[in-house]
Amino acid sequence: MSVELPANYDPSVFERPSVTVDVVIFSLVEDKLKVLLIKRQAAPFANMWAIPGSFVKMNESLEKAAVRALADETGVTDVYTEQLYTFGEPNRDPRTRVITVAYFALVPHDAIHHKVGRDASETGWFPISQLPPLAFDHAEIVEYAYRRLRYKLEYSSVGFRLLPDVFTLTELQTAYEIILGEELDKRNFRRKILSAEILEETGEKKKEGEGRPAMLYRYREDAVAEVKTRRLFP
Amino acid sequence: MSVELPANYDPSVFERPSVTVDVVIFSLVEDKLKVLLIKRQAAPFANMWAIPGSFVKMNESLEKAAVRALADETGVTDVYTEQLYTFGEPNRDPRTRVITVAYFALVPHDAIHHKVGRDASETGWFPISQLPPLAFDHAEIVEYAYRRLRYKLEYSSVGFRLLPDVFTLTELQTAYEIILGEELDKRNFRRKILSAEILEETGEKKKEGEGRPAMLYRYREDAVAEVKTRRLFP
DNA sequence: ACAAAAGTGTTGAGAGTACACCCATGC
DNA sequence: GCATGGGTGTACTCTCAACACTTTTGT
Repeated sequence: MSVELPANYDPSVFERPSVTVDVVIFSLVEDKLKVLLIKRQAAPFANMWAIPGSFVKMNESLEKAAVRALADETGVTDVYTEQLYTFGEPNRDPRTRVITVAYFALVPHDAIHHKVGRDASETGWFPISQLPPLAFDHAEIVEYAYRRLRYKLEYSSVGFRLLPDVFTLTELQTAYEIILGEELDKRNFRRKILSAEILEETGEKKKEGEGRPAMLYRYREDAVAEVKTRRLFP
Repeated sequence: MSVELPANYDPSVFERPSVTVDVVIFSLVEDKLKVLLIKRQAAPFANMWAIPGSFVKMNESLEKAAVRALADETGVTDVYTEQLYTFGEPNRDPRTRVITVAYFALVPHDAIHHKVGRDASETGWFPISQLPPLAFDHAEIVEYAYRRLRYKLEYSSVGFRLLPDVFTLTELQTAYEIILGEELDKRNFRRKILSAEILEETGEKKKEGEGRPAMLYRYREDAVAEVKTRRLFP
């Protein structure tokens, strides 16, 4: 214990909590917004469902830890991730003090391949509206992530990140409708999304399916991420 | 070290980082938006300025730790605080791994009384546009906080939190102008802020000053915090 | 009466919303 | 030729932005 330094400047005199990252992984599966959960095997909360997570290694950034936890469960790298909030109530983990930095991730369903060797009964995709009881404070974390997702959808363009690289406008609109939980007008949706200039035509058309083939679009990587919205002031 | 539990379920097998909270404290002083800084005395970064912070105690929530750090420096409790972001790059503190949960706080200047016994040369209010070099990654944290503050001002009603309990509409408008860095139209500002129904008249008028006395307003505690903005969808 | 700040309405432009029909393809 | 989903334009409403003069008080 240092005597030269004032106590509140010296990390070594303070007890240290454990730090984890937990990731709320969203995907669109079977026309529903679903969340990836893992069945816990060990106590506490053995046999309960939880969101994937990991302890933060000493030489690893939080972002990297989150991406690692995500890749471990889905096999997917190069995914949209965003830090959500840090949950640190003293007794959220009954074993010891554990502070968790929560992230949320949007994964296109076609990119997922679950880890080989993991028992399928251990992981599952659950509709956001029909979640089982969750371990720790994970219900609160998922709730928070879902709110943030809906919110972001309204003023930015993250919706694409749930779709394959190329997609039709109808597929995109359906994704928005599923997440926002309301129907959108087809003409207005198209005008708005196209005038935001965040998409480009691929020139290809979708072959499969009935009816007239649809134009395929792709996200413009050079597009500005945040779509400007109406501001309260000025 | 446990053998029964899989390693990634057992906190005890992982090295633990130190966790701090750091608070970006904003106030309006002399018609400028200023940030409270503290001069570090100990290494590392001795004699450099830093934002106030504290280690998180084992039985204390993050929010409580932030409020405590804030009260220690300003003597103010009952202040608007909000969790900002968690910074955790492995080498942000040269001594050891320190993860910091950053908060920002809005303090009415008239409520501040600096801690007795603290040397005045140790703390100072700095205009956001003229900050000295800061310790650690604190410049990044302040930058992030400032962006968030401007952003929040545009779609919510946090502006009041920088003013005394009662204030005139001109004072409120001036606060918005200082933070946003642009002039606002008086009539439009008043119409907008009044139609948001977040203020109530006190019935009193401001006596001091030249010219016609202004009505005094107060924030309506029952007002909804978020003012609805135009949404991208639908 | 004059200086100083408070307070108050209207108009034009742009964005949002509601709404219905023709088009391309596969079977 | 018909079933299926894709693609398109217009009129109304509402919100935002720009703009100048009258009112109340102190000296």
